[in-house]
Amino acid sequence: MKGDISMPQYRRLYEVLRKHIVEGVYQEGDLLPSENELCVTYGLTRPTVRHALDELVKDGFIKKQKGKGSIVHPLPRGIGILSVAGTTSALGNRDLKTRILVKPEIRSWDEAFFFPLPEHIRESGCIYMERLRLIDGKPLFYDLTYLPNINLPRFTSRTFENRSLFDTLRSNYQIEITGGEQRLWAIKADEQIAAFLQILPGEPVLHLERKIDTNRVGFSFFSSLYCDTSEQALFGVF
Amino acid sequence: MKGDISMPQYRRLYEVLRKHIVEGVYQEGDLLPSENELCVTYGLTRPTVRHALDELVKDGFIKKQKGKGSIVHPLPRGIGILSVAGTTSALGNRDLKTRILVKPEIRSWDEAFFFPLPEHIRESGCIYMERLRLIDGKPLFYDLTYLPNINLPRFTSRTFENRSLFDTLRSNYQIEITGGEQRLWAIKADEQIAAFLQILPGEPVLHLERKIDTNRVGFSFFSSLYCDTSEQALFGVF
DNA sequence: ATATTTTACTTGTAAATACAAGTTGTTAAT
DNA sequence: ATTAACAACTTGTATTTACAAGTAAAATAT
Repeated sequence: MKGDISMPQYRRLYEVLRKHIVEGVYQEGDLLPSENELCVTYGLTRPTVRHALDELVKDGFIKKQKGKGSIVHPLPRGIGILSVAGTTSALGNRDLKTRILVKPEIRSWDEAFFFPLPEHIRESGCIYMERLRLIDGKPLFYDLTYLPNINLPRFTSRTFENRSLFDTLRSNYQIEITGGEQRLWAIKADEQIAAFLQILPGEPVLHLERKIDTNRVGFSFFSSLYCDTSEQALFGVF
Repeated sequence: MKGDISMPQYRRLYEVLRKHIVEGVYQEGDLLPSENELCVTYGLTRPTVRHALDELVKDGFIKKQKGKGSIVHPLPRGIGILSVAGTTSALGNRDLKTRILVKPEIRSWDEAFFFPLPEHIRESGCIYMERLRLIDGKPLFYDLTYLPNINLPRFTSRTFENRSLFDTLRSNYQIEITGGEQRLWAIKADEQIAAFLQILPGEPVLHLERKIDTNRVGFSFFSSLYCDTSEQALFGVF
């Protein structure tokens, strides 16, 4: 999967270095090999190597300093859902489980949907599912997902129990997440949210509305997410 | 300031295009001139132009599509404090005021400070200030700022009333913000926070803790920020 | 011994070039 | 009229080369 032949070289180097960082081959504060060393080691040119390093900076794994080198960043104490890299990666060794509350089903889009929709997306309907994500046994995310019902054969019959949606999209439909946008608020948990997150109604929770873009042009999907931040902060770089 | 001779060329092009976008020269959904056209217009080569466009993508102003072009992104309906570009820029025509609650003063760092500090930073003390930021007259941010007391002459005697801290650092100390990291939670407003934000105690507010990095090596500063999201969402791209 | 200069290394910026791959409108064939 | 092939665009990836600017350690002069 990761060593895909079709993957660009800068992407492959990114994956290798990232793996080394999260596995501790390079530790916090260490310098990565210099760009020229990486060129020799991996048989690439400097722009290509720099492209890979830029991605690592963007995702918060390293920080660069002119004249010195690429410094490995401390792994975040929090959940990196604010960046693409996030969700499953920044959790490291922690134990992430997914429980399906509402299995994927086809319905029509809410007419007051939280992001504007093109007409052809609206017409073809929506694949809806609800999931609860637990970390170390504690429910942290209550996630409502909305996907355009376009060219996703057999999707509603798939199982997502303890599987990443992103992985399913990548393995089965060759859909990669390329970016997105998000809005967020602090709100009071209502009865339902509180029940799922095992907190008291009225407790503050984080509400995220996200539009998630993919490599398939015109194919974006959406997520409305409630997060209990009483024990785990959300983390991001900018 | 913006046309600084020392500014890299890709950065200058970034500023120009960004200005054109926020001023409406290019409207939402429009295509920017193609990379080759920009090369000719501004006398640059494609890698340089692409560097500028990459920055615009990173800050959420455009989105690129292979084979088509660079598409101007809708300006966010929210406050873009989650990215560097953010704070003052994404507000567009809205009216941002800053009220100083505690004027910059030198004190020692809290021993349980929310980010780890190097010893030499800790020793030299901390410049502390409290600000309230109002948008269209409504208080939205209550911001505690902590700067290392290192090489910032006359800082405590400056006025920040209705002035951006970032601008002050740039104009007077040649300090540019290069990035940073942040953690965020939803919490209940306590008495003090509620009073400043003009909401009820116990209402949910967003709490951000940010480390903000600069072009001056080893010089980072910090912000603990409480945000009333009842009327304005925070916005970000990823 | 200490301070200064030099040197070798690092990342940052920039140019010129080439081809791959996706999009779109035009042209040609059916 | 409809379809298919083509041509002319677009951005994406990658190489090669060069110099600027910051860092750090070694060499040198005081």
